[in-house]
Amino acid sequence: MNASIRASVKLLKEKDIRPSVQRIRVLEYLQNSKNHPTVDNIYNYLVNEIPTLSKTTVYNILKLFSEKNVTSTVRIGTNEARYDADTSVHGHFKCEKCGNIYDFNVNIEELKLTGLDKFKINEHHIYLKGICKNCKIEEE
Amino acid sequence: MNASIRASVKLLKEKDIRPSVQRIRVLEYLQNSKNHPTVDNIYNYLVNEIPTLSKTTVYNILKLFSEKNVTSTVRIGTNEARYDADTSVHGHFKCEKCGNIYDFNVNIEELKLTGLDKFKINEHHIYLKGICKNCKIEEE
DNA sequence: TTCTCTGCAAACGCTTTGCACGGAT
DNA sequence: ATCCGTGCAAAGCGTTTGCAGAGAA
Repeated sequence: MNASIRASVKLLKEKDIRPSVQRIRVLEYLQNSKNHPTVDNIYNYLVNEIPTLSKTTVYNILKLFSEKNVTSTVRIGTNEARYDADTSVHGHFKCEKCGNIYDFNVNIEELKLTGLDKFKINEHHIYLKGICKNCKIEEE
Repeated sequence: MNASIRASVKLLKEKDIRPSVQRIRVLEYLQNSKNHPTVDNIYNYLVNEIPTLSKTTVYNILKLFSEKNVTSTVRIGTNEARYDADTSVHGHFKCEKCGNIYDFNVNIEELKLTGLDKFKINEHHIYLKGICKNCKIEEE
């Protein structure tokens, strides 16, 4: 546990972000999560550790993290934003039945971008919706 | 112009949607737009033709169109939803400078979906952000 | 001291809901 | 007469903004 805190502090310093308690905890939580938490998820979990925490602070931190490329934002459909400590290019699959979100690799090179010659691409957002393997088996 | 109305009516009937004036106009407007209008765009344009139109009706119609696969919804970032009469799989590029949205073709077969074996995919959402060709030239 | 961070309260913007009127069948 | 579509008003919900007090440098 201390190791993960230390890793978070180190990453924050590398990105020129002062490691406040709130920032460390948010980052640590994201790094240990596999399920792309929402602001609510983050807030509800951390308010136990930091009783004075406010949602505004979580929003402030996540905005800062996005700007500094510490985390990425995942938006699937109408619903609220989700956050991901993995900033590499990858896709997300949301199961319409169980609601789980799965990561998958994307070979960006093979994504033929016909019509985008000489465009400068800063962000890739790729997500799919459907029924995951497990839910499909249940249906049969 | 009449031809495009007739085409809209025909499509609605094929999809088992009763062709009310509002529905015809919304569909027709989407089919003639190349820029993925928002609810506001649609409303502001059509309220000239249909002075009693309300935004709720536009929302109702677009929801129905989505369910019946007449149109698709494009969400880029935090902002409001955009609507597209093209329901085939394709990607969107949003220029962070001029705000324009460009379509591009996606070769879904070549998108390697490592980790999604036996998943049933219903929807593809692919969008990129960056600087478009024209804005890039201006910067130089 | 000065600058930054936090967090309350209020505002905001897009979207949804409840409901009643009116038109179509 | 019944059903469906429309549209007003209000609520809902995630997010942002203004600001003041607390804390770090």
